Amino acid sequence: MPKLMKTAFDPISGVSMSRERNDIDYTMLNSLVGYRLRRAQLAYFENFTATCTEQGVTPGLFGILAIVYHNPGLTQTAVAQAIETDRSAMVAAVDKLEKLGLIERRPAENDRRSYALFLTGHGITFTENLHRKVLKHEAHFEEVMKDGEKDWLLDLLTRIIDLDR
Amino acid sequence: MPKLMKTAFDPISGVSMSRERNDIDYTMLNSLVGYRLRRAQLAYFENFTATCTEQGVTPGLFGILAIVYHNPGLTQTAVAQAIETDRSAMVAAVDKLEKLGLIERRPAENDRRSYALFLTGHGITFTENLHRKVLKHEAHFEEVMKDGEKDWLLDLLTRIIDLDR
DNA sequence: TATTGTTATACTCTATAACTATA
DNA sequence: TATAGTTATAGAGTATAACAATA
Repeated sequence: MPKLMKTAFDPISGVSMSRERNDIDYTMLNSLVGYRLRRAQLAYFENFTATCTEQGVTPGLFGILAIVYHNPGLTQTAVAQAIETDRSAMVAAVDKLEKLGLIERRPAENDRRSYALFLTGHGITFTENLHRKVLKHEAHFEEVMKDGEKDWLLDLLTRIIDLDR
Repeated sequence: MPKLMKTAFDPISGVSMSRERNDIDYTMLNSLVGYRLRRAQLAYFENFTATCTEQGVTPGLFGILAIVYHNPGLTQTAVAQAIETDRSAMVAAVDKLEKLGLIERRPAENDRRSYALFLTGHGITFTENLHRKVLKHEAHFEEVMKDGEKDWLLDLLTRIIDLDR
C-alpha cells in the first residue's frame, strides 16, 4: 500500500496534524506522546515477535532468556521482578523453556524452596543467535534515523523509563 | 524508592549497560530499541490509563472517542480500521460508550446495514476535558526532555510508524 | 509470620468463524 | 457475491488468591 501523507500544522495545539492514508483525522491522538509511543512500539514489536516466532519462542520467553543469560542463578521470583511480571506467570513460561531444552531449574543452594535458573549450553547459543537476529531486524528501522538519532532515542527513552523510579 | 544507577559502557556492543536498581544486568534487553520503546510506552500508559480510569473509561474507549470527535459520522467498521482493531471488538465498546451517554449510533443514510457514530453534546465536552487532563498528565514526562526534544521525539516516532505503510 | 513455587481463577485484549440483514 | 453489525468462542497476557513446603 502506498503511503500518502498530507501534513498540516494546527496553530492552536502546536501539533502537526495528519490526515493519514485512510483520510482519517488523528489530531487528538497524535497530540499525545503516549499514543505515538504505543504505535511505534507496536511497529517494532510486530517485527520482534515475528523474529521470535521463527525461532519458536515468544517475546516474553526471550525476555526471560536475556535476563538469565546475563544473570545466571537467579530464582524464578527474581526473574519475575526483573521483567516486571507476576511470579505465578513464570511457572508455565519456565516449563516451556525447560521443554525446549533452553533453561534448567537447579535446586538453590541455601534455600530449599527455590530454584536457581541457568541456561543450558544450547540455551546460550540459542539466545545469542536470537539476539543477533533481532538486532538485524531492528536495523530496518534505522533507515529513518539520521546520524546519532538512535543513541539520542535510546537515551531519551531511558530517561523516561527512569523518571518515576 | 531512590533511583541508583551505575552506568557503564560496553565497548563490544556499543551499548550503555546499566545494572539497575535491583542490581540486575539488562544488557541484552537494553540493546534493543524495541524493548526500551516498550518500557517507555508502559510508563506513559500507566499514567494515561489512570487518567482515563478516573473519568470512567479505558484507553481503548478514549481512542474511539478521539476518532469520532474529529471524524463524526464514521461507521463502526471505519473506526475499527482507524484504531486497527477488529470490528467485532467494536460492538461491546460502542455499547459501553452509548450507556455512558457519550456516543450515539444513528442509522446510516445510504446503507441500512451500518450505523454512523456521533458524539453526544456531553460526549464532546467529556472528550475535550479528558484530552486536556491526559495532556496535563503527560507534561510530567517533559521534565526529562530538553528544549525541542519533544518535537523531535514526536517526529522520529512518526517516521517509525510510517516506515512500513 | 513471611516467602517460594505452584495451581486455580478471572479479566482484558485480540483474533476467528459464523450468522443475519442488507448491498 | 460481498459487506456491516453481531454473537460466540478461543487464545494470549496479566493479576489475585490460596495452598504446601520451607524459611
